[in-house]
Amino acid sequence: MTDDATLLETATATATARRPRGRPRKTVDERDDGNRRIALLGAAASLFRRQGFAATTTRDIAAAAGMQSGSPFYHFKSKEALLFAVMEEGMHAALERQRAAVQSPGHAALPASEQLRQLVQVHFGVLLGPGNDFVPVMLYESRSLPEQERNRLAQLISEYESLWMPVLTALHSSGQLRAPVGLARLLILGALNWSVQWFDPKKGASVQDLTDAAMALFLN
Amino acid sequence: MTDDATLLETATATATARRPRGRPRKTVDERDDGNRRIALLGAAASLFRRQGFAATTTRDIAAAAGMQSGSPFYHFKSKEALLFAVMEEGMHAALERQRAAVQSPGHAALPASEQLRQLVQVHFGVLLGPGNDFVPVMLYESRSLPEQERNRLAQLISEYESLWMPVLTALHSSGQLRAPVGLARLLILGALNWSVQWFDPKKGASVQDLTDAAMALFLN
DNA sequence: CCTACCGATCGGTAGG
DNA sequence: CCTACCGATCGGTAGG
Repeated sequence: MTDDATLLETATATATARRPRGRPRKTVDERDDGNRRIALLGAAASLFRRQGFAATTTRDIAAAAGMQSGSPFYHFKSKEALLFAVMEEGMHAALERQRAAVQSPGHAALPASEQLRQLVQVHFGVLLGPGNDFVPVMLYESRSLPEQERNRLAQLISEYESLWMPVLTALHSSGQLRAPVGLARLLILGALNWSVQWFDPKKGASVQDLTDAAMALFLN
Repeated sequence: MTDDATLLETATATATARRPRGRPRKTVDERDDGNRRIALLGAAASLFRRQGFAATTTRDIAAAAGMQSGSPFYHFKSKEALLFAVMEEGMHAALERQRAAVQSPGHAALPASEQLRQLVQVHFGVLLGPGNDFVPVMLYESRSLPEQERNRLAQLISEYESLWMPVLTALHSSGQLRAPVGLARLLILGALNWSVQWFDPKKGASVQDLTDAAMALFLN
């Protein structure tokens, strides 16, 4: 969404310079622009998740968004830019949701085990909720991202992981978590992330069940 | 390797019929054939793992095996057949290693927690050992496999998982594993499988360290 | 296993 | 955002 932000700002600036007379047409343009752009992001996220980045055609994405084959390149300068936007959008949403949980009133007063439960539950929600294709794409397609853009994402990922560390450290100190904190974080997030491969909302377990099972598995 | 076995038997039969006089040239032919085929499998596994199936070219694979662009199709009838052979080879190797551990003398007498430790350690070895690209490919590229062949693999996978179930059930009964056995298996294998994404043999931890951390994390 | 090649598809662009 | 299109690449094959 950084490229995005830039594009939007540029568009706004240009339109603003022209605003002087008449109904501000730019408002309509921007809104449509946003819709089409968002439709492309959603279509890309869904297809990248189901088929993978390399196996998905920009024509597939265009068709899923109701456009002609060349039109995605009006909104994104390349297929890779689309991938990056999907991933950044996913990480921003995940960070926002996780921060909202951490900052909710009374959260800090909760025992560490309950704080972990919240992190786990929100994480499952971000991965497995309906229409949440963005984060799975970012987890499983980062190989397809050029190094420079992967580095830009790395910072968001590291912010996300840093939300877990104080909680895991507290649990380790109290003896509820026996594994070394660093490896525990990698193993725990792995167990959660892998659920993307097997979770089926139509089958037995719910996100709540998964959360309970994970807590029972990880904590003494 | 099923297609394979068929091919090899056919070649042997043909060559045997021609054996009557002179140095048995077929021996050389067969050896070369096997070598080239194995070279292709290894190159494919390595490239599929690093770049993904769809992003890897049959020309890449041919070059890595020292061949010309059309030559892989002398050994495999399609790119997908190559992928399937890589995955089946990986699963066979994993099953073989895991069974060898389970059937080793004295194993049945071990406490369930030690049996789990063995499963975990062998699993990490299969995933992270030098040159072990076959199983990671099978874990992360099964999306790219046609349904029919994915079903053929499903049986091997289910055999592999069935090695874990009695051990997990025993641990659950004794209270050392608190999560429901079915979800525990999925979460545990997920934690291990995800190590493919972050493990770096040149960095701190060894497979032994990972095994210890996993055991401390999962068991009371 | 190589040489030479084909048909299809793909990411991306110009110009409107 | 569409139309029309280009150059490159890709999986696969024939024929030796």
